[in-house]
Amino acid sequence: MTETPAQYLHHHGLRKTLGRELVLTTFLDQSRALSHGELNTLLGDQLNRASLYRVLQSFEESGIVHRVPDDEVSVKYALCSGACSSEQHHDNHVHFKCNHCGETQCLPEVKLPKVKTPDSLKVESAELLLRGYCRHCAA
Amino acid sequence: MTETPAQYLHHHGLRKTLGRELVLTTFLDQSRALSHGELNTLLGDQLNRASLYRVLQSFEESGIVHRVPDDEVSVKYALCSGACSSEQHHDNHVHFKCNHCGETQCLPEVKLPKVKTPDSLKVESAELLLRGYCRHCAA
DNA sequence: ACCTTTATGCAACAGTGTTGCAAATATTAA
DNA sequence: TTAATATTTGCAACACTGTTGCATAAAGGT
Repeated sequence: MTETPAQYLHHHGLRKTLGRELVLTTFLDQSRALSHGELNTLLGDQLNRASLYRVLQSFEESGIVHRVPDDEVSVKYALCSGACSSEQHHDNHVHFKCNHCGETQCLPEVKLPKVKTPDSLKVESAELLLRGYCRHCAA
Repeated sequence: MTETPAQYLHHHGLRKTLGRELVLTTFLDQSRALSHGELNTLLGDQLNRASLYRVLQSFEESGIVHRVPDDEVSVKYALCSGACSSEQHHDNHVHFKCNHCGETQCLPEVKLPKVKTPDSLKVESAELLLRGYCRHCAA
């Protein structure tokens, strides 16, 4: 990302605010998918809990982040990569979640092959969630 | 399933109880993935809310259901198919969730191709979540 | 029928997600 | 720069989700 966070927000039609810059830089720092709870812990009292929900909502609506379905209590969010919001809006995401440390990372380099599905379904997007052990936690 | 719900429970090492039979038959009736909230609504006061959590926990531990990651508030659960708990325990699930009605169904007939992933990750299972419109809601 | 083990209901609680409103901040226009 | 407008924030209250301890009830084995 060659832009500053403020520019990045502006290019997505969002006002530059303290909360949004905090959340955006946190995503860039962590480079992994984060839940509301994790962000809330990382940000401490720098940003109100309810405001954080609203920041995430605005990020999702403007295509800065996408939801990552999770099998734990709460959903996670990940920064959209370049491929995500450009050209042919890229709706196929591959994520990896470690069974040990619980961290989820995006795998933008992994290509998701088309699968054959029943004709009765109109499939519009796909999300592949891989599980196992990350480099750090491999048994 | 040729067995009765009671036999099915027994074969999975669980006692036959009213709550478990209710939940199991509800899954069979609905033949789709259900959240705790949905089950709780369907069962009304036939089963206590906390007990329902414990029934789902026992079902998951004994391989009767598996979790389906969801991007809404709560996780869903789906009955494991024959393929799931037999032979080479089948950990690759494909689900379809309708963007309109929100229902999630298992697609056991869809085969999930192996994807190439970074060597640093030990992938043990995969979950593919397709989204779009079901036969009923297709625009 | 008795005994042991396990499941249930109830109640209380912590965490998660939502909303209304007043105050603060960002943007636009003058 | 200032004023006017639109948006965002913090706060507080609330509903929903998930967990736990404990007494009671039910299941399975003897």
